[in-house]
Order: sequence, then structure tokens, then C-alpha cells
Amino acid sequence: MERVFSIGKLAEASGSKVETIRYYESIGLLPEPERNAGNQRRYTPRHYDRLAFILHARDLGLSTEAVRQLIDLSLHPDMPCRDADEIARRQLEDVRQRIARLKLLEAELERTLSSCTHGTIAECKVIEALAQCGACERHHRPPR
Amino acid sequence: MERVFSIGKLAEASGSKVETIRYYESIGLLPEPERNAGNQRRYTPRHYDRLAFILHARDLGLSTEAVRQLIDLSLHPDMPCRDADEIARRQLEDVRQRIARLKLLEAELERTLSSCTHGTIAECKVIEALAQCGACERHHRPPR
DNA sequence: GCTTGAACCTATAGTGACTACAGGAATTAT
DNA sequence: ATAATTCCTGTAGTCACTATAGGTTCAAGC
Repeated sequence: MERVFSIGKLAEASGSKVETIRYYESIGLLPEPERNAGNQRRYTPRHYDRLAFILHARDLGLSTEAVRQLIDLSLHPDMPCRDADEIARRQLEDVRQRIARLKLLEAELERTLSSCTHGTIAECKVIEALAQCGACERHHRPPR
Repeated sequence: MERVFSIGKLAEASGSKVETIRYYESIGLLPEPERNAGNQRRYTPRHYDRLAFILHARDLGLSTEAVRQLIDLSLHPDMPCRDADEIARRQLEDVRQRIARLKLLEAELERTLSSCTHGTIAECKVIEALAQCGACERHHRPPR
């Protein structure tokens, strides 16, 4: 007999939530587990492994769609791994862009904050700075 | 007579979209503009300024709720600006955490990719690395 | 003045990735 | 045996938009 456990235990062990697990099942990322006599889900360590994979990949910022692709790939072990590699590479590209973008925002918020002298709203630089452009990336110009 | 312009022109000038502008009106971030004889919205430069403020703050990562708070604050110019300052400060904190988090992910993806030798899926390190923990921050341990 | 096509209108539904709730049934602890 | 907890399904809500349908108005060319 194999060790099985409830959805609550799986949630606890994986650091996720019961609802999230059911959600992953509903979108087909987690296989439907066996049920006990009372219709409750019974999970095996293989479910834990799959869930850990999903959670980790999501944590890394991959979309559920990317995760689905990786799972599909892993079910075809004799295919070349260029595709999995490509997914990771695209993700790295994306992460780097997000970092660069956030650093701009950080600088602008710092600038915004350092100019605040804690007077009244009327002379508050935070709101003023937010109303202006600074290192802003959107391309717009006031209507003439 | 004041210069007025259509929602399309406002979208173009601000670098946003017609639908987004109507959405901001619907959630009360943008005041309802006047309408012309044919029920079409006519905007003034003041609308442009407000919209630019919203878009810029959103760009900086503020939630629409935070933007709403800032707008409310700006309508009370004689209040102390500590509140506006606090909103920006919380946001900076948040941005810094996101950067730190993304840098961990970047390192892990780099590690993942550098170990890929382009064999078959069966020996692919990308999927393997994603299944494991590395610099992962979620707290979980396999079920015993 | 008329026609055509672009831009506008409202209302509703869809997105992603969950989260929360209602109203029960099953399990576990005492 | 009873009470508390956990589980079930199904539906609706979240955020910040985006898209679509089906209709009206506007601006330009003839």
C-alpha cells in the first residue's frame, strides 16, 4: 500500500493552498488524484513532486502556460531539450527586463521621496513628482 | 471657449487607450467629462493632466487604490503631506523587494541554462532544475 | 446634400491566476 | 456520540484592464 494524503496535507507540505491545488487540477496542470470512499482526494508523493515543480516554476515567474509546456515536454523524454531550454531562455530575458524596469522606478521613487520636506499637500513634491515625467517611459505629449 | 478634444485624441496624446480612459472614468479616477450634442465625451487639458498623473503613477507600480488616495489627498492642499509621502515610501519598499526577488530568479535561470547541454529531454537540466529548489523561497518539505 | 468610413457610444464578457464563499458531506478528535 | 475540523462542488469575486457586439455620430470627399 502506498502512502497517500489529503489535499490539506499536500497544501501544507507544499506551502500552497487547498484552493490553489484544486485550481491547478481544474486547469489540467495537476492530474486528477484517486478518491477515497467518501469522495475525497488522496494524493501520492508523485503528486507532491508535480506540484512542487509547478509552484517552483510559478515562483520563478513562469506563466501557467509555460509550465504546461514544460510538463508536456517532460512527458516526451526522447525529444531534444532545445524547447525546454528556449522556454527558460525567454524567461531569463523577461526577468532581466523586469529588473531593469524596476530599477528605473526605484530611482524615481527615491528622487520623489528625497524632495519631500513634510510640509502641507500644497507644497508636497511627491504628488508633484508623480504628475510629471522624470525617467518615465511612456511616450506622450500634452495636447496642443 | 476652451480647447476640448475627443476621447481618441486624449488616448493618443496620453499614450493610453480609449477603453482604459473609459475604465478609469468608470472606477472614478477620472471625472466624467462634458458631452457634446451627440453624447460624445469632450475633454479639457485638466483631464489630460489628471490622466497623465494616473498613468504615471500606475507606471510606477502604484495600485489604482493608491492613486485614488493620492488624488483625494491632492484635493485637500492644506493637510500635512505625510500621507502622500507614506504611500511613496511603501511603494519604494515594495519595488526594492521585487528587485531582490527577481535577482534571485535571474541567478537561478542562469544556472539552469548554463547546465544545459542540448541533449534530449531525459537528460535536460532545465526541467530538473525547475523541479528542485535552488534559491527558492517557498518553505515546504516533502511529505514524510 | 449625401454617402461612406472612421470614431464614438453602452453593455457585457473575457483574461490570468487565483481567492472567497455558500451549503453541504465526510472525517477526526474528544 | 457529538463536536470540530476538513473536505466536497459550484459559483462569484478580485485586479486592471481588454475585447466584442450592436448600434450612433461625426468628418471628409464627391
